[in-house]
Amino acid sequence: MIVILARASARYQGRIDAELSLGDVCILIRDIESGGDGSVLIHDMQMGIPPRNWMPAGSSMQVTEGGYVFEHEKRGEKLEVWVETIYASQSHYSQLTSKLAKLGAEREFSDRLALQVQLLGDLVLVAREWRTPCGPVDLLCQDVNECPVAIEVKRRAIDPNAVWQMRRYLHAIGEDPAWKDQVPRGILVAPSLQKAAQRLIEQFDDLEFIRVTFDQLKELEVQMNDQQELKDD
Amino acid sequence: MIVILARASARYQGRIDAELSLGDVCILIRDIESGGDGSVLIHDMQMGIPPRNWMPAGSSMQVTEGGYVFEHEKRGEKLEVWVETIYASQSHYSQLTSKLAKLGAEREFSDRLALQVQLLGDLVLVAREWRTPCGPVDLLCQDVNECPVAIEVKRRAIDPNAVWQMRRYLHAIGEDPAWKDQVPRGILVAPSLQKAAQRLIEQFDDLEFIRVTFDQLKELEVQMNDQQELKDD
DNA sequence: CTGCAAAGAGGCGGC
DNA sequence: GCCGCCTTTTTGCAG
Repeated sequence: MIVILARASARYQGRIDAELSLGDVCILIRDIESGGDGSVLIHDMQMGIPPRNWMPAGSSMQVTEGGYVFEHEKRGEKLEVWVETIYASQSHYSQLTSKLAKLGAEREFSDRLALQVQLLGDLVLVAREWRTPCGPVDLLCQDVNECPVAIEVKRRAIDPNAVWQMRRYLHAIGEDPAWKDQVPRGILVAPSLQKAAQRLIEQFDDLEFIRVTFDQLKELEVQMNDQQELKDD
Repeated sequence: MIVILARASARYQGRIDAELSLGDVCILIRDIESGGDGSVLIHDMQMGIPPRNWMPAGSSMQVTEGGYVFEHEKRGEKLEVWVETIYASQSHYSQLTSKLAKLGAEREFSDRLALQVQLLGDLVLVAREWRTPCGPVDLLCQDVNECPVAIEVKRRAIDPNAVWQMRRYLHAIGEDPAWKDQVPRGILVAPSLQKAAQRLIEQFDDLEFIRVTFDQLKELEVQMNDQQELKDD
């Protein structure tokens, strides 16, 4: 990887046209020669999580008199960089890529809830990621009347889109011969609920929102483990 | 800004828990002392547009024996970095932040189309961002029969979601007393169309897809300017 | 300030 | 490869 601290300007042409005016930036070049994938990032030195400009993996690099040109012909993208002043420059051949382990993303949220659907009522888990023609339902359950209950889990607030999505799921389940004559209903599970989504849910009596935070789930797992230990004794 | 090329590992705790195993990374520290906003980025040296870990603006920095600890108490986030080997390190006080000008994002796509709705048929523009109870319609037009035509513009491919969204718009317009007895229809405009979305559109005879690329719009603007010049002569 | 949708979104998994 | 969906999304813009 080559790192350059510089006063520079840039122009990107590809999916849009963008012009970056002269300023202090940090340019990261993941050139193939130094073990990189050919991607490029231009970060502002002062602020901003996302890069101001970038190029995808597989870009070619060309050094010009005034700076650099990066191109990705297959994707029709090009990034020109004009360097006015170089403050510092370093490069290093990278040999070890780290691995990132995440806990608490939506997948785990859903995993934990799958183990504890009884939290949401008298339910039994039937399937995870149950495929309908209009997309997969996170959790499909059955209630005491053996009616299907679709559960959509979100790590963030439920928005109106999620509610409409649920309606399509319910419609698809209603059409499915596997659930003939069983009236489906839906439960939206999340730490919070957008107001517009709440109004929407209230309009349908087969929909329900249940507030569950990740901390609550973690808490419950501890309790379950405790109970298990009591049993074991 | 401080830039460090190093072999390091990290742990983030906040919105999730994340562990970054030992590897070659580029650490960007936008410390206040050197003109930064207090944000931190850890980029892999080999690959990946998004950073592996990061901290938002306003984080505090503490140098420890083995590395760094960044904290954002108000947001309850913390990033610990353990540095095993430093390959290179640089810092620079940033004084000039660049400005980024973008052309061709969805807003501009819609802007240009608003000037040329006749492209899509015998239409007259009535309103932009017309508010319905279920969200704003990009462009609302009238056809020769004075019937409302909702236009949804996407810079990327139309997906089934966009089609369902359009159906909700049409329903809302149909309910609106302002358009009493006028039957609405919808046009989805984009450079391309997903297959599932296409099947969906074919099921409704009040929906239509029109392919328009950004290049076509740019082209058309040039032509319009030419015609204007001819008139001026 | 809050809510909401776009982003040059990227990235991952499923089919 | 297309498609669907999550992201520590971030960011910008409206009400």
